[in-house]
Amino acid sequence: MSSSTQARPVEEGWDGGESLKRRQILAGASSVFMSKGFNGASMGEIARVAEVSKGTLYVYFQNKEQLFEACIDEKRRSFLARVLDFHDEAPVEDELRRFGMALARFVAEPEVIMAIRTVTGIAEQMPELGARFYDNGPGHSARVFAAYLDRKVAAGELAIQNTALAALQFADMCQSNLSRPLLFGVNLSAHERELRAEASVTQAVQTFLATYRHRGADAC
Amino acid sequence: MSSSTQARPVEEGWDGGESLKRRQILAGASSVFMSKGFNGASMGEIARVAEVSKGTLYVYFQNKEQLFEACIDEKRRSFLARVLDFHDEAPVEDELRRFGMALARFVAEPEVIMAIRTVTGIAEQMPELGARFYDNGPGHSARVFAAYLDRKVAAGELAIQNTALAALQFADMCQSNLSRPLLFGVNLSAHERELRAEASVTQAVQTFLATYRHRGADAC
Amino acid sequence: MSSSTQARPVEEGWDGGESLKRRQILAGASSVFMSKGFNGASMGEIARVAEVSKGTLYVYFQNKEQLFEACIDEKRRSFLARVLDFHDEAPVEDELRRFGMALARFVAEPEVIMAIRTVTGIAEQMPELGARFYDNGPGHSARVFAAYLDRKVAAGELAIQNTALAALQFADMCQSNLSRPLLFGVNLSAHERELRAEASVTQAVQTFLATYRHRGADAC
Amino acid sequence: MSSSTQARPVEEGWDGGESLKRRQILAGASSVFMSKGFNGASMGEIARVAEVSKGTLYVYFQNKEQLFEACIDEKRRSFLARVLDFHDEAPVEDELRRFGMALARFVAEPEVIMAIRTVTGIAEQMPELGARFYDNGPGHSARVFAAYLDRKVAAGELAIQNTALAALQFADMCQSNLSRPLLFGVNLSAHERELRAEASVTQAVQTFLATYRHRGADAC
DNA sequence: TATGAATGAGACTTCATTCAT
DNA sequence: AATGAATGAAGTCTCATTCAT
Repeated sequence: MSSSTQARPVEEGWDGGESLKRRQILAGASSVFMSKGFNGASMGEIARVAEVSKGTLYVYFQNKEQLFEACIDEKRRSFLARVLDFHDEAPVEDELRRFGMALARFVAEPEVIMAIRTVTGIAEQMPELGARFYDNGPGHSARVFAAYLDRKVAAGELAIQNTALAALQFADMCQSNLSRPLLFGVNLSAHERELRAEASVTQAVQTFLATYRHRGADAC
Repeated sequence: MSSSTQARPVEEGWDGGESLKRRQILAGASSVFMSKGFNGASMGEIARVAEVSKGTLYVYFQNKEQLFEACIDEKRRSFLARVLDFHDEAPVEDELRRFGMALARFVAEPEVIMAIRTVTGIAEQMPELGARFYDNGPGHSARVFAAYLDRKVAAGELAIQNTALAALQFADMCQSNLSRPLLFGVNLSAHERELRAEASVTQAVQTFLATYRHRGADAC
Repeated sequence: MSSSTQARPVEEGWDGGESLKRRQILAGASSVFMSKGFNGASMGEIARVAEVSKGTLYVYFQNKEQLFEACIDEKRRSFLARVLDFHDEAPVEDELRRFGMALARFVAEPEVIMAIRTVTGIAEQMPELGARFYDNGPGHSARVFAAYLDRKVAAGELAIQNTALAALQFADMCQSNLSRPLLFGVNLSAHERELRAEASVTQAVQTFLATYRHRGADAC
Repeated sequence: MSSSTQARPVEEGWDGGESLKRRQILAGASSVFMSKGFNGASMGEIARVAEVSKGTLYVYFQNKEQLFEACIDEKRRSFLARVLDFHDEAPVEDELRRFGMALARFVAEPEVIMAIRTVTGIAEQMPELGARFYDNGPGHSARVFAAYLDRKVAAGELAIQNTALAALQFADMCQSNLSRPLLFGVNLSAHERELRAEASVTQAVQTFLATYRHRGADAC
């Protein structure tokens, strides 16, 4: 309870995990949480995997939940930068396809599947964590993509009223035939995953452009 | 081997939960599993909620996993019959909208959200259960919807090459803006949920028809 | 508690197990107790093996301990009549050998080993039962054998001061190299068991006669 | 795999019970196992008697069986060193009597009786443990004694063909009138035990020498 | 007489957490 | 800062026993 007898990292806002030990712990904990889920993971196993003592875990994190939050935050951060750089100069169709394929492949990664399972799995117990994850993960992606669409609308290449919705639906068309079954544990081979990605994205692009391409009809 | 020693339900194939106690247990267990997840739920709490003794739980179900499976099966069954009766004589647009709205509202139900969380949450531990759930739930829905589309294609009202994919993508467009955030714990008011359903389905129908309505292309 | 509402067999002294059900139960219970020990046996398994309901067990026996006692009594009785008919007219050496071999083979029977294990295993909890079993089993055998020796002493064929002790020690020499290891779980093939019986008994007879045969020494 | 997470004793090969807690646990566990048998003993009672928490039990021993094994091993070790130092220079008769009395008194000790009961009681469940106990306990004693006899045979003091068998039978003659009834729970006063030991050993020595003393026969 | 549904105490074991060093 | 020994509450599951029918 007193702040003078405890180790520093817990008390201060040392978010920028400088310490080597902290890194070790986060790496080990992530690996265990991702493979066993929150409840299935035990602090003992995390300590073993991270190669620190159980006591040390509690020097850096107040309890299991906070350790979990820190892991998820880290995952989220690492997810962000990928996928999301749009090239405005490229043809829309190419860019849609590139984004769609990147997204489809991304959500099919075992690590991503596990992260989603883990977070949704305790969303009831820790809803703010889940909401934050959604907002900064899928939500953020959708907003960045929507902004790209906005620019294309402004450029007269697309005709979309609700770009936020269009972005979301395009993303869903690209990924759902992969993400959903994988989340439920359906076993898909790498080949099968690639096939599904290809088919979903191709059709999604076609559908998207059939709907939103400016003068999509007057091209005839 | 003999049927005379233990309680009947475990020994015989009493799947149709006739017994009152069995119903009680399933009701209590569903409630606890849905709110705490598989690992978070304890047999003790289930017994307390179901108002039976812990021992009785094991008279009716061999272990926690089998009790969980029974709960999920029940949920799944109740999910099936809804949503899925297509009226071939109605206009396609109306029918798409009806199906889309039913689906969107359905996946937004707290009970459904919780069931999905629970099942995906232990898909790593029990992948066959998850896969079965997917196949008989979302998978089944998609197949029934695809069959409807097939009939419409045959009737010359729609022009779709891959109806299975089209079905899936339509369904995803209808539900994802609801299902996904809700799964992650984002809090949406009833009003907000209805608004999103309306917007998603409306746009999904429009997109779908823009892409697949016969004469969509041959008007050129 | 009241005697009018309970079933008869428990209340009265119906020891002569007339009832078919009682026999069934004893047979099943013996088999389970012998293979699992007192604590390892469960009333549920006994009921299953005996093909009666668990409730019926408690109609015939007040509780697990009494059922066990009844089983042991039965075993004991069946053990008695074997082995123990001595033929006074036969040569002593032949008769010692016959008795010794019968005893050695008897104690090597799996059923006997198990009975001994079971009874000694709970002798701490139920010492009277164990003592009774000893007295009516090994004790009784030793007394009958000692009586035979008494007759031979009276007939002038043997010279023994303490026939009770001589009887006991002869019996021990015959059986210990079999009984003891088997009790501890040492695995002996049928062939090995027979070899040991043969060697032990042969040597025991020789030792016994070298010590106790009248004129054993004055033959010189 | 790493040694830093769990308590040391379980991970490392700390067989030599250095730790105080380990000693405490073994003492408590021995006492409970010896008085209740393996199945009758509960980890809760062991923890209470040992004055440690239940959790601590599992820090030092992986499970109940391993704790039991450790107790038995300890007992066995303590058994070995006693009784078994033979003085080749002493007269055979004196040495036989000394060994016989030591053995008889040893097997009459309550602790020894209980250890034997406990081990034979679960020999069905854990036969290797029982066999090991037999081999290192009674078996070892018999072998050491037989080696002594071998030396006496070599010295021309005894004439024995099968010293292993002779050793076993001598030991049995000394102890069986004590060990067997005590195992079954027959209650013998200290005085009675001493009387039996005296009588059994005296007679055993006499019998042994009558049979095996060199010149026993050639005196004729 | 015979049953089988129901119970609740208690079994073994795990694990998040604390604390002295 | 780091450890590891120690804890006790809580987990799943078993089982002897009771009771209404």
